[in-house]
Amino acid sequence: MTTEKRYTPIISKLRDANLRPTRQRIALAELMFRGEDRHISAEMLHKEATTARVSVSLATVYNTLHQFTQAGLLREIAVEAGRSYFDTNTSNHHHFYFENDGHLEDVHADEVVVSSLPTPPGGAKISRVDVVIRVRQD
Amino acid sequence: MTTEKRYTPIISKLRDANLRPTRQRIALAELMFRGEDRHISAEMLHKEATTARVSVSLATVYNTLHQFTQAGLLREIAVEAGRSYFDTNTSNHHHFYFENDGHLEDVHADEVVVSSLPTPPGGAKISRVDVVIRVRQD
DNA sequence: TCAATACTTTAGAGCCGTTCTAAAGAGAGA
DNA sequence: TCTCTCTTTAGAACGGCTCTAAAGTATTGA
Repeated sequence: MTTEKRYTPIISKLRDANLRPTRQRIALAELMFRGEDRHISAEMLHKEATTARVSVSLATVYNTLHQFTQAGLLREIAVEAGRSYFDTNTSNHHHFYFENDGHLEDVHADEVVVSSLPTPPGGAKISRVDVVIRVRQD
Repeated sequence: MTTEKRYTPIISKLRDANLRPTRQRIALAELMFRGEDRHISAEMLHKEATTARVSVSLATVYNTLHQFTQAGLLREIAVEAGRSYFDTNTSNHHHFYFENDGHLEDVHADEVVVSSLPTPPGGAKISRVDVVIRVRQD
């Protein structure tokens, strides 16, 4: 069996982020970044990996999510205390938060117009503006 | 010793919320609602009570914070995963979130102009719009 | 006023998401 | 290939929060 190196987009992504393209990181990235943008928790991703017969420890799932976040491949969202979600959509956008069941849906940036912002105190610089539209279903 | 009933504003607040004005709830309310508006965690409040020689269990602090939130006396804020803050300012307003040390500061509602919002899907009703301006100090 | 009732508090156990540890495993460069 | 460094892992540990069930306290109505 030859050791064939594949240069898929995912491996390039990892290399660009200075992350060794290990079996685990490649598999998790493939699970997360195929198809639609999503909001995923560590546990969800771990279960998905298990279902897909990818053996990864929960610690590695956490490590990977944080490394990806730091590298700008994911964005962490905190709406509920006690559980973090990671958004595969890292472009400028906002969220609906459904109070009934706690799920999130994207809102395109141009659907929310924030036309005026205050100057941060103490010379602080704005790094991001998050708009969460909390909605109730019934 | 006569059993003297006091009708302070705090006791009225509690009665209006259908919460019996117990020693613990009165003391916690007094601690929270005196002075400036604040962003307080359960542990902070528990420590404050202890310092003020008010004996309250941590469970009661949690119960009280949630009951007050449900009654509209507090607003719960989740910016960091893993720890909840409760805001004594329940009027319409937003927040600066300082990424360096994780603290919050109020932004008056009229300093942020959200001039356009999308319609929630599935006939959901907007219950609140939270704007978090994430800033970095250096 | 007093008993009966319903609500509240509490210590401590327990839960759950997340992080830590330290030892084994695997990728990369020479 | 060897070596160095980075990565993964199981399992323990942690922190914030909630649950339990028993004791305590406010309220009601007679």
